[in-house]
Amino acid sequence: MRADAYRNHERILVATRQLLEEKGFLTQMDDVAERAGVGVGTLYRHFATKDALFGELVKQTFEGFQVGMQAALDQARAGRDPFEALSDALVRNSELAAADRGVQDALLAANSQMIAVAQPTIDELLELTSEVIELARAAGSIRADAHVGDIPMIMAGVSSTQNPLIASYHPEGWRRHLQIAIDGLRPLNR
Amino acid sequence: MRADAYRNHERILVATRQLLEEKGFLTQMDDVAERAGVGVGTLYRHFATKDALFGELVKQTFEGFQVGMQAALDQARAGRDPFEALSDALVRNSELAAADRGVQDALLAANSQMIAVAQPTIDELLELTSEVIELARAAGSIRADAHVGDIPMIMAGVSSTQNPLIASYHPEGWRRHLQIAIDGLRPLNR
Amino acid sequence: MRADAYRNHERILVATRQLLEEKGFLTQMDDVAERAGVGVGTLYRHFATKDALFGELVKQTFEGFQVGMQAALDQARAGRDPFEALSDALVRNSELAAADRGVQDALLAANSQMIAVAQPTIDELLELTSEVIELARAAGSIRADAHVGDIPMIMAGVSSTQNPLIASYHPEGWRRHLQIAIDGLRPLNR
Amino acid sequence: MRADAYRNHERILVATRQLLEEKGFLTQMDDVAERAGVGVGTLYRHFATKDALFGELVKQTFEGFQVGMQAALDQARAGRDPFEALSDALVRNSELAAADRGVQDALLAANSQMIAVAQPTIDELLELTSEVIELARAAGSIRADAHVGDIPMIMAGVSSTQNPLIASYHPEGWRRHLQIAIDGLRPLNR
DNA sequence: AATGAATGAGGTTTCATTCAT
DNA sequence: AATGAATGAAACCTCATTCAT
Repeated sequence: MRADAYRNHERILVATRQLLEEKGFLTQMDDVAERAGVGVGTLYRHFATKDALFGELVKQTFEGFQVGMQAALDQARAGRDPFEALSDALVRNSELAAADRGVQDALLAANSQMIAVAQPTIDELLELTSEVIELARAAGSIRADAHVGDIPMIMAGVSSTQNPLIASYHPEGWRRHLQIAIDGLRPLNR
Repeated sequence: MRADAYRNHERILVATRQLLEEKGFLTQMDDVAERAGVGVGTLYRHFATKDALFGELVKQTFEGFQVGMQAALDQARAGRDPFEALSDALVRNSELAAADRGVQDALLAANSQMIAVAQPTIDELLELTSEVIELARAAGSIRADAHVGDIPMIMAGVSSTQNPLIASYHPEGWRRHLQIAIDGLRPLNR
Repeated sequence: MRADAYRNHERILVATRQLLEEKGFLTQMDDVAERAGVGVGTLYRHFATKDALFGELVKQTFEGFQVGMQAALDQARAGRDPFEALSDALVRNSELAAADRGVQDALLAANSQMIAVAQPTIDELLELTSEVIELARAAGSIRADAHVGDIPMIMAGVSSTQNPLIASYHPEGWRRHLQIAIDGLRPLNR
Repeated sequence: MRADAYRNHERILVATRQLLEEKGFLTQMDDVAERAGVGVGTLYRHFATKDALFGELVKQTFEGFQVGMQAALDQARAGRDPFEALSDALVRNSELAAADRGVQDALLAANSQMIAVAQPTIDELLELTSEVIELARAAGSIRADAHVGDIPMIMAGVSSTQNPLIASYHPEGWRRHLQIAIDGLRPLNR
C-alpha cells in the first residue's frame, strides 16, 4: 500500500503539472483528481489544500534551480570563472522554467500560503547564489555592486518574458532578455 | 445625462484601479459597483464583461506609456541622444507601473480577452518604440542588435520585479533591475 | 422588486420551517432554496450563512414567546394573579414550541453563531419574565426562592420532552411535565 | 487475541466518550480511531456504523441509570419510603448525566438507529421505574396520578437543562430544576 | 485481525452575469 | 438609463464507509 500511495502521490504531481500547463491557474482540484485517476478524497489526503499542492510544485521548481546553482558553485570552486558558471546556471534554470510554464504562471499568481511551502528551498537557493556571487566578485568578473537579490529579479523578469502574451512578440526571446541582463551584470569597464 | 454617464464611467475606472491595488485579482464586480457608487447593472452597461473592464485599465496603462515614449521620440528628433531619451522613458514608465501595481498584477495574469482591448494601443506604443530604437541604432548609442521586442520584455521583467513577493528581497530593487537591463542594451564596447 | 424580495424572504423562512420539521437538522441549503422556489444565490443574498438562516427562525420563536410573556405581564399588572398569568404563558408558549418542533430541534443542536442572532430577543424575554416573577413573589403566589433562570430550564425541559423519541412514551405528555414543573414552582405550603 | 480485541473495544468506547465531551457531535470516526490508537478499519470491525458506536454509549448510559433505579427498588422493598428512594435515584442518575455531557448531547440529537441499540436497556429501566412508582403510590408518598412516563420526561428535562447554553443562565441549576420537578411529583396536599 | 489509503457523494458558499422593475 | 435582486454552475473541501495489503 505504501507503494500505491507513492504512485498516487507522483501521479497527482504529474497531473497537476500537466493541467497547470494546459489550463493555467484555473486548474481545479476535481480536474487534478480525475487526471491523476484518483478520487478527490485521495488528492486531499496527499495535499491538505490547493495551496499545499501548488506550493509543492513551486518547491520542486526551486529544487531544480538549486541543482543548477549548486553545479555553478562546484564549478567555480573547481577553478572555472564564477561569472561564466553563474551565467550558465541562469540559462539552464531559465530553460527549466520555460519547460515548466504552468508552474511559472502559478508562481506569478502565488499567494503566501503557496510560497510558504517552498520558502526553505528558496532560502537555500539564495544562500548558494550568494556564494557564487561572492566568488565572482572576488574574481572581478561581475559588477562590483552585484547583489544576491539581483538574481531573483532577473529570473522573475525572464520568467514573465516567457509568458505567451509577451513571448508572442519574440518567441524564444527570453534568451535575449536573459543575455541582456547577464551583460548588464558584467563589470562596467569590460 | 451624457455628463452623468461620463462621470459614472470615470468613477468605475477609478474604483477598479483602487480595488485592484487593495485586493488584487480577488476584486469582484460587485465590489467595483459598490465602490463606484453605482448598481451592478450600470457597471455592466458601461463594460460588457469583467475582462472588458480590466482590459480598459490595461489600455489606459499603455496610453500612459505611450506618452512617455512619444516624449522620448520628440527629444531624439530634437537632437537629444536617443538612447538617453529611451532610458529616461523606460524609467518614467516603470515608475508609472510601480505606482499602479494593481493593474500591473492584473496584466501579469491577463487573458487574451483583456489584452484584446488594449491591443491597438500596444501596437501604437511598439511603433513609437521602434522609431526611437532606430534613431539610437543610427546614432550608435545602442547595441547593434537591439530589437523593439526587447523593450516589452524588459518592461515585463521590471514589472514582475515590482511584485511584492520578489520586491521583498530588494525593495525599490526594480530600479536596479532596470539599470542592469539598460546597461545590457548599451553597445558592448561602450 | 422590493415586494418580490420580501416575498422571497418569507418563502425562504416558511420553506426552512417546513424542512426543519420534516428532515430535522439535516436540512440543507440547496433543499431550502428549492422548496422556496428560489436559486441558492438568492437564499444566500437573504441569509449570509446557514447559521444566520436558522438563527432567524430561532429568533422568531423567541419573539413568539415574548408575546405570550408580555400578555402575562400585562394581565398581572391589570390585577390578575401573577402566578396564574405566568402558568398560562408557559402553557401557551409550550404549545407554540410543540407546533414548531423543527425549530426546537434546531435550537437543541444550536451553535453560538445561531444563538447570537436571537440573543437580544432572548434577553428581552428574560427581562419580561423577571418582572412577572417579581410580581408573583410580591403576591406570594410563587415559591419564595423562584428565580428567572428557572423558566428557561423549565422550557428547555418541556421542549426536550416534546421530542418524538421521548414523546413516544407519553404523547402530549409534555403537558404533564409542564404541570409538574408548575406545581413545583408553587409555594411549598400551598 | 481475545484480550487484545477486548482492550481495543474498551479503548474505542473511552475515546468516543472523551471526544463527545470535547467536540460534541462534530466528533468523527477518524478522530475516534486516532484517539483510541487503532486504525479506522479496526474501529469498523468493532462497530459497524457510527450510529452503532454512539448507540453503544447511549446504552451504557442507561445501564448506569439502571443501577441507580435498581438500588431504589431494593431500598423501597427493604422498607425505605419509595418516594425518597426514587428521588435519590433521580438525583444520582442526573449526576451521572451531568458528568457525561457528551453522551447526553448525542442522545438529545439521537436518531432512531442510535436509540435502537439501547432500546432493550431502556425498556428494562422503565420496568424497574414502574415498580418503584407502584410502591410509592401504594405508600401514598407520590401524586396519585403519577405515571412511569413522567420519569423519562423529567430526566430529559434535567438533561437539556445541563446543556451549556441553558446552564449559562444558572450553573448547576439542573439541581433546582430537578428539585422543582420532584416537588411537583409529591401529593398535592403534602 | 489490523491497518490506513482510497473513495466520492454531498455540503456550504461564491460570483460573473442576467433581467424584472 | 439605472438598480439590485435573482440565478446557478462551479469551487473547495469533508467524512462515513470500503477495501487492498
